[in-house]
Amino acid sequence: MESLETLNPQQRSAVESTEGPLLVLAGAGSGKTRVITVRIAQLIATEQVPAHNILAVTFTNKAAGEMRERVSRLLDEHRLQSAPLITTFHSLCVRILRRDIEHLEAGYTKSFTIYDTDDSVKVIKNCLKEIGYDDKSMTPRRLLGIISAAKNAGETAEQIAAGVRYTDQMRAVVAKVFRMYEQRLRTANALDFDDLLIKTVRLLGKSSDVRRHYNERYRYILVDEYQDTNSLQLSLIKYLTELSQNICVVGDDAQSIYGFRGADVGNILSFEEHYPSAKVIMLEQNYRSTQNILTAADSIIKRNKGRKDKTLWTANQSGERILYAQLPDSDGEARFVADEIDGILRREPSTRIAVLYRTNAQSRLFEEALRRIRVDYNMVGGFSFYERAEVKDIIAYLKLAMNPTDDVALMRVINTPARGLGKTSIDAIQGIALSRSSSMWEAILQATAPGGDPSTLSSRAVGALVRFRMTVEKLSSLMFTSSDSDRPVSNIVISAIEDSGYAAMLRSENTDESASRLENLQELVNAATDYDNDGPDGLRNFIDHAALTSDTDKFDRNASVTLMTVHAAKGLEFPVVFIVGLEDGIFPHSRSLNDERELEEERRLAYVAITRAENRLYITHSMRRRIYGEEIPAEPSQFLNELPIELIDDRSQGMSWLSAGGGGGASRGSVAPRLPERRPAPRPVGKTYDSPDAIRDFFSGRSTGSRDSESRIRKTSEDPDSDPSGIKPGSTVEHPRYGKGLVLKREGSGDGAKLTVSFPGHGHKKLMEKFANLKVIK
DNA sequence: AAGTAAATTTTTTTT
DNA sequence: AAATTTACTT
Repeated sequence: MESLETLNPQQRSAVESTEGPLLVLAGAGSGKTRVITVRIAQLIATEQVPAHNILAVTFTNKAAGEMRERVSRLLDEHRLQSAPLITTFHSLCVRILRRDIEHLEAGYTKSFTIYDTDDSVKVIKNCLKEIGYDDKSMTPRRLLGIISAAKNAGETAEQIAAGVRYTDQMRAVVAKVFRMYEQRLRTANALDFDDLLIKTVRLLGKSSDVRRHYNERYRYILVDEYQDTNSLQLSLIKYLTELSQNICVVGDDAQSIYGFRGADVGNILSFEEHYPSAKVIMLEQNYRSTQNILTAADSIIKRNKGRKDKTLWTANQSGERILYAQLPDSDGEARFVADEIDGILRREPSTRIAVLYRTNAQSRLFEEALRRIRVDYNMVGGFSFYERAEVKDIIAYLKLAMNPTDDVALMRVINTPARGLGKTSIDAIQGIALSRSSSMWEAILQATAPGGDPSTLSSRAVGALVRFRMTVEKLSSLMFTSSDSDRPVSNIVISAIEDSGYAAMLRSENTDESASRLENLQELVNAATDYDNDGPDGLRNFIDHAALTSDTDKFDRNASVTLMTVHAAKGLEFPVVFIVGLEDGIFPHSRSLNDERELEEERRLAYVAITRAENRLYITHSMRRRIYGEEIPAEPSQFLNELPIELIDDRSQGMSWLSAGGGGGASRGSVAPRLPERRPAPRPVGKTYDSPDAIRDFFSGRSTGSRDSESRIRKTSEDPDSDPSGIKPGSTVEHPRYGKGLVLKREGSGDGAKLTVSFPGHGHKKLMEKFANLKVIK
């Protein structure tokens, strides 16, 4: 394969050592992803391994997607009958459990629901309410953290209760809620994020048949970011590789930043104990960063004690020094960063720049500063699309129709839109459910059964419940009557939006807010169209996707400015990087100041941040910061002390911590006054398309004739001209958010009509005509 | 039961 | 400062 020649000897050896266990210790920027992808391609193209026998596991959908793309590019000319499975740990587990969970334990079925953290918190809140425990020091969130840690460690409620970490009373509460929580998930046929791994490992441990099946299926397994695996993920891998032992793990102990989630660096450090015949390859040449950036990163990480000694080196030039600025307050910091970005983009408009911060809460100031000077940015993380209330509401309807015992989903939508089912009625239903130890849905069935006992519910409430029940049952029957094959996922989603009365509720509100919510639901329908051709599992897959996909995954690699947390930046690289908020209590975070192990993790985090930079690195901090709406003085981060002073170029206005006492020797760079002139219009981000007119020219030039004949043929049922809106291919329309666009394609008719529209600056969008709120221009 | 006003809490990082 | 939760009114 030609790409082999471009690899260095170590990389090449990592690609070619295809049989047996292999540990690749890959330093930052050493071509790790390249090695994994070429290795997969090599297995398929050269070693003739059938693609479906290969499994590559990552932690994020972002990483999996990127890997998938790069592998398919490498294998471009090969016609493959199957594809390698490249996926995340959690998706892999869902896949295994959807097939075999019924072999594990009674109670759980294939149609189980996934509870995200939010859902879990609600369950815990409910448990606390039921036992009447109200203590501000034990929030549902914290309790979930404790339970989650216990579950991951394989501890039972009794073991937790015996632990010495809490007071006697608290121990009893933790144990009790733990048991209740697990029980409720079971009655709801629901699995939380931890369960996905736990149950899968337990299933593999219990059934040798299931184990054999996956061992035979996946004969070559690769794991990315191995330093972030926890003990369950290790067990999973060990089970899956029992037979072949063809396991290749890639990682860097210096980049282990998920200890708080149970990741155990020990897994990578002791790989050779788990796989005694393992071959070890070190990738130590960095191709990404300048020598100065690498030196800075090294000077931080070398303060850590527990680490494997690696010497990362580069043939790159020393490059510029590290740009440093101390600002008087956090607004000033944001303004400084925005102005620097503006300057860089004026000189070189296509530069990719990242602003990295420790916590999501820091993002707002940078967003505002960039917006003020009209620089477009792309923010990763923060509020996820799938976390919006309206999106979660509709997903809850779908989940409920799929699995009516899902109490969390039921609670979410039972009175949304309002049906007159308030606290009293809901309490009554919960009471019935509790007394029969059933789900709330079964309680509703009981309460609405004809001739059922006249329970605690008012007749008005019973009426509302009957209507609610019919709504859900109708949706259910839409999903499960697979008799007519044409039941696309998007139509079911539309049905959930319409038949629940949700759309009517939003339309009648008639505010900017409700309009934007409708637009978000339109986006949800758009997202669902991706699953329309997935067959009978389409809806299931769509719902799973919504549960397992965070916004961290929608990183636009072409955007010029990206805002994100350091965690989200792992695995990415940028010519210019700003690391902001280098203050004590922020970075390193206050919660890790008293614990040496956690402080070392913060240091690794700083290492990850620095090594994202290719050519230019900025480090900033401010002397005052608002926290909870209160201005408090901020101290410079201890990590600043750990940077080599001679590599720092101090750009602070006036005195800085560095020039005062931190360094003394650092020289001052000149501070050029900023130009007041501003860019007139925002720079478009991502794909840019031509004007509507240019697209129209292109479009009409190619297909005017066929369009005419097509519209003549379809005269009877689906004639676009007969549609009251008159929107057809070639029409120009106006969308509230995307502006003017050209209609390229129209599919379906009536309520299901889908339009493909090209909006300059926004690319092609698939819209449901019904929701899109389009104005026809010509 | 639903809407409004007041009180309380929030920020670590994420699948 | 903002968002969520609770308390209070109609």
